[in-house]
Amino acid sequence: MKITKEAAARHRVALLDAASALFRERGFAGVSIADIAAAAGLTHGAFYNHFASKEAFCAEVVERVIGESLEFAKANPNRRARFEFYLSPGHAEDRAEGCPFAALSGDVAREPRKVRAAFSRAADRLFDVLAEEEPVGAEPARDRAIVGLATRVGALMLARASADPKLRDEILRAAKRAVVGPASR
Amino acid sequence: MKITKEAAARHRVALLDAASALFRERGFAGVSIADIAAAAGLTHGAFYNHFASKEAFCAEVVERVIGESLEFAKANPNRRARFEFYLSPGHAEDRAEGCPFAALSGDVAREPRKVRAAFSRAADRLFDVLAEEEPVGAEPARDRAIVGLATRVGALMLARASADPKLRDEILRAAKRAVVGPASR
DNA sequence: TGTACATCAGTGAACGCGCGTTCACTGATGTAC
DNA sequence: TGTACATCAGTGAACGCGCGTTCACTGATGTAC
Repeated sequence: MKITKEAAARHRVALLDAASALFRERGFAGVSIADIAAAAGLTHGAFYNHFASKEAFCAEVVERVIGESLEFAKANPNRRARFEFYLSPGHAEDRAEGCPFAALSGDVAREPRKVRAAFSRAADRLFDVLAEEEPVGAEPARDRAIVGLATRVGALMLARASADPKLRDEILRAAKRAVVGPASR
Repeated sequence: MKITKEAAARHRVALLDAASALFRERGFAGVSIADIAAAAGLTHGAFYNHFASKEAFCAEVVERVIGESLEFAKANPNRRARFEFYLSPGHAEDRAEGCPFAALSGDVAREPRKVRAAFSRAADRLFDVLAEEEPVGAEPARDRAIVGLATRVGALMLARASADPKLRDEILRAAKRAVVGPASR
């Protein structure tokens, strides 16, 4: 049956939001169109009224989800607190709502150009936002922002891939000390 | 037909070696048993004479592939040269033969415990090898080894996920400067 | 404002396809005599 | 050393299953009059 334009628009957003969490949790290949539609309260057929293909949809989700991190960084200007949260066991366990770089960059690297292009655009904007918060220093602020993100992302990914909780905590603690300084334990 | 024990043993290794490259290139889910068997010169039925399931096989591949990195690190004791190679565009393009952490840790995080346990064991050994090469310093050598690896892995993954070659190079260059020092460009 | 009808978002059956895994079969190997 | 036969690695058809995508159909919406 036909529904109002407003309801249809809400459904489109619901599909993107549902996929945003599901993709981070299980990867692009680990989530089916039917899963996404069900999480948004629809059936799989409806999906194709909103998006041309899974690939085009993935690209849109990637851009959206990185855009959200950017908003999160802006909304939480206390870098130290943000970095401590980033390298906390809680964040390591919550892939679905956590950092999209740590959850998806391994997957994105194997996706078609369209998805990687969306990633590039969004990452480029995030680097600028992070660079603005960098303290004054010798090296270019944007370079330091990139390297800092790389360290946090790499540490979180290594921690998440480890089954042994001791190793997991060791990785997170080592990165936390390097990133926010030894004072904060 | 039956074949010699030696040939069977060679086939087993050929399956592991073929998967080692294929998994790094396309991820666990992106490679089928038939793909692996074909790359090893066999048909898919033979696979199950050597391994109980894809999951058990993945765990074995993970342990093997990280063990190889460990050998690579030992065989190339010039850290600076190794790190420069690690953050080179060539390595960013060659996933199949490159660092297994950068190629697989995103995938491993979503695999069952058995695979993550194999990852943990192998990573733990690598951290010890890397710690031994760390110069003397205030922070514990193993912590510095872990954080250094996290930075390299994170940077390589972010670079690989970017479609834009300019952004890719910027990430690699920034990380290289932070890791090996500004002197080497 | 009220009516008639075209529009189009959502539904669910159906498509072809590739997956992991199983299994009956083959025939060279390796062993018992 | 030679022969007979049990073993078992490899083959390829077959299994049930879930995937992305398509499509005929439904019926409320929104528009033309």
